[in-house]
Amino acid sequence: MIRITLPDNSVRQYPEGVTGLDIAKSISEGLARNVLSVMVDGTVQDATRTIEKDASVRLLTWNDPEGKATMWHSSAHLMAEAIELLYPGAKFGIGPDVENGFYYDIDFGSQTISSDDFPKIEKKILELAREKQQYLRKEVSKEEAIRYFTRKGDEYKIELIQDLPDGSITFYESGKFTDLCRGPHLPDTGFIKAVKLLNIAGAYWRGDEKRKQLTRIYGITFPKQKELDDFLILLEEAKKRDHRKLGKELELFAFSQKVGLGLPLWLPRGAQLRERLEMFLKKVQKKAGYQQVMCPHIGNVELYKTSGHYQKYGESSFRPISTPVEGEEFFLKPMNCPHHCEIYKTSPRSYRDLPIRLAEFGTVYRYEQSGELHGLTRVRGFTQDDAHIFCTPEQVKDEFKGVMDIVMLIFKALDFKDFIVQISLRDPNNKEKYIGSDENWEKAETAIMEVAGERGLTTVVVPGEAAFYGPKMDFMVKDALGRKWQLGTIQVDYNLPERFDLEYIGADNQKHRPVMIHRAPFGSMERFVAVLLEHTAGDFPLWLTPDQAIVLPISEKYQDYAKKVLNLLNNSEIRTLIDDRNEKAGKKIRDAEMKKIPYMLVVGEREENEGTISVRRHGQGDLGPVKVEDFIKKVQEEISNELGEIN
RNA sequence: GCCGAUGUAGCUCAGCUGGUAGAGCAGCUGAUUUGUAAUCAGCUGGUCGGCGGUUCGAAUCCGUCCAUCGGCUCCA
Repeated sequence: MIRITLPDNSVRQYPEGVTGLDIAKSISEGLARNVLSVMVDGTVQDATRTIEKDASVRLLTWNDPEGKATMWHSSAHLMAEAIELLYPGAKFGIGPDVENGFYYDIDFGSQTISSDDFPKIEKKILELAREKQQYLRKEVSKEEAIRYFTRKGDEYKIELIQDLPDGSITFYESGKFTDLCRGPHLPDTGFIKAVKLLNIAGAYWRGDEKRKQLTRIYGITFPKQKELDDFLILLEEAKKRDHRKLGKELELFAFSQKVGLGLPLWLPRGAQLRERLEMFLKKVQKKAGYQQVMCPHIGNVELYKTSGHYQKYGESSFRPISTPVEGEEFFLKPMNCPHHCEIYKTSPRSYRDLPIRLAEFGTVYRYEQSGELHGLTRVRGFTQDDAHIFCTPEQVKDEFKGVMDIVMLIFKALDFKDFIVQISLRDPNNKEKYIGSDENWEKAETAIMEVAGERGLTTVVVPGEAAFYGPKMDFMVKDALGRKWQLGTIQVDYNLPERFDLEYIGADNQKHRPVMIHRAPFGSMERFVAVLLEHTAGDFPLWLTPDQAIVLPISEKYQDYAKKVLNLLNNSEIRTLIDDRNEKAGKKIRDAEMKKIPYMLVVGEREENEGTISVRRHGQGDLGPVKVEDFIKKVQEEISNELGEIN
């Protein structure tokens, strides 16, 4: 007998060779029907696989992320089986589970396939699912594995197998489909009750641009039809939050083919919003000891040759601009740092001057591949809320702390709660590919880790992800559809001070090399506004929103009073509009609600007589009449609450 | 850049298998003077993404280019 410890710490005795499914059955039949896979001593395995020794076991169902992963991974196999039956000769790449479902990369050969084929495939999948095909695990030798796929003519699988050590190869067989797979899988396909193929896309084999492009089909499955229905509703809701749609509806920004792709045009309301964000950050930065600077949008190519950006961006980006002078070339700036380095160099610096913090809302231009462009999140001309801190190696930690506090302040003022902090360190096994001394790297990396710890941030540490010039910390936020976008970034740089030969005189009267920290709390104004739009669904915080209130006179008779209210509010710096169209109140309210204006102020006979306004809050409804002065006070309070200490 | 899909009025969309365009909203004009999510009537508005081809005839079929969307690669 072996001892099985369950999550509630209870211990049960079972014979050797017991399966997860057996354990579930011994607890309850209902549980057994819902077990998708089991976690045995921290490793997920098939519910039907035997357990030979004492272990702690967790039974995984649809409510566990690992259970979902098992379901979706098995679904990928099932889809492959369906496709193999429908499209003989299709070859298969890889088919993993992902955050919301699964995909399979398939080479359809000369056959073409589009989303029109989805219903047919979905039907086949459900048909096979109902057969309750068991997923059978089989250990095979490398030779045997290669022989199988050679016979089948699937070169992708052969390539995968060749990279695997012998003795670790397993096959899973379900129905007529056999796949190279580590598992784990469902006991049988009967658990899959609802399926939806989501989209179809090209994907390079093994993510390599130079290799063949396979057809990737994304899908998702559920144990109940109802769950699929709910998921589809959720998708629809997410689409409504798309910043491209909201940006158009709220008249914030636009694109024009004539201006050029990836070059956003900020409309008046969007420009105002952006300006407000900039003012907010400038205020914060001023308090934190930053100095604003300004630089032109182009620079002599020599500047970028010195910085190394010409080598990086020169070929794949906007071409240099030539001038009437033979051999003279300018380059649209892809980065602000070289300019700031030159500003640093305008006078000799002492250690007493450091840190020097130069900030600029600097617009940069990068020629992104056309297919990468995406609304405001990926554009060809964008404005970074950039700053460069020049400091001594000893100051790196404090400066990092200061920047992190700014990022946190912003996230708080804008109510971003769900973000990921990634720390990118150098690859410890490959230290020579990084520039800068071992000692300084060590210092900076520990500083970053310590600061993150002191501020109580949960972080993801990724060794080997650092840039060659220094370690960094990035802040990522998800958009409405769960896609991750990097916003703020803080990067230590040992490279540019070297290239620009930056120095300061230390207390020892010797020349020293300063460390440079690049930082952009928003990342870029464009991307930040995009993510903010999706985050708030267009219901911006009151301090930020373009129009804070709108006065709605019941009829033309009350226009004079309405205008009086309008002036009072605007004079109190509450951004207020008036709707003096010849429309009924219901219509005006509907329109204002759709424009997401926070406060609707209805005025008619009653209000005029009593010097009040009837306040309606967006999304909340009628709040009743208040005196105009009281409303002004209320709004001002609400704004200072939102901004907290910054105001 | 690559794979797939899409492109009709300012916006959202109809327009079946080819017979030179239609609705709702928005806009304009007028009537109405209105109390918490759409008052009524009339009118304006489109080289059906661009170019080429097939055809007596193309929004519709074919080719090509452009743009957009979903991915891949890449990145703030």
